[in-house]
Amino acid sequence: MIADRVPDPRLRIDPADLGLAPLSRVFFRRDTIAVARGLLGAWISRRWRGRWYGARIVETEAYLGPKDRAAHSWNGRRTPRVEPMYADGGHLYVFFVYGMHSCANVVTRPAGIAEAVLLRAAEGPDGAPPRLLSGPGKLCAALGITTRESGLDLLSRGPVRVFRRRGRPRAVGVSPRIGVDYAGEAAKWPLRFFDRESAAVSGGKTR
DNA sequence: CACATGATCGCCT
DNA sequence: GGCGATCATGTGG
Repeated sequence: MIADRVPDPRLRIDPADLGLAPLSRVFFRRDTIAVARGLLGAWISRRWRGRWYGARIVETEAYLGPKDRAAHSWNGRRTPRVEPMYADGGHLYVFFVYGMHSCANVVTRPAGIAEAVLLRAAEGPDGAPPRLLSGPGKLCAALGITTRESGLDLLSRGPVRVFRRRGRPRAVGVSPRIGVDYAGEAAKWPLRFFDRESAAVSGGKTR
């Protein structure tokens, strides 16, 4: 059985009340590292049964396509699972790992260039447990995102959207990516970005 | 605190 | 048939 797809009620938000506007296609088509950094502070949001749920992104990782051994599109790999990575910037790519977890990515660059940003951690609204979304699997579980949502366009006014941040993080940390030790040289690339002031960041903050 | 391990299954070789 | 862009729990220091 695939992970729960019901969002955690403690993540209820009202995008209108928060005064949030969606990020644009142009934003997502930019350089992948710029998008990974730019997503810190943005709100990943999910509509389910007419209600909205959301959290502020505090940790991301960039995956740089065919030249990046850690990326699912490494060496030009193009299978049904990875196909959404080849879509236009602003699409969602969700994959299933370890038999129990979903991980959500935002696709970057124009169509045909298979790069993406993994959403690793987020903070819920006031009142939500600080570590409810502290990890890519937990983030998806808390927002009810599964592979059924893979391939969705974040800009089609659909059930998954990303809203612009209101405040840039004061201090951004950088480190190698987590869990990609098999990727040779690419495992050392400094492609993980996080808000140093957030308690929701997964794993160690240093390196 | 730092490891080590088990759970669990779709995907690719 | 092997393994992973993970997580929770358990052990030992």
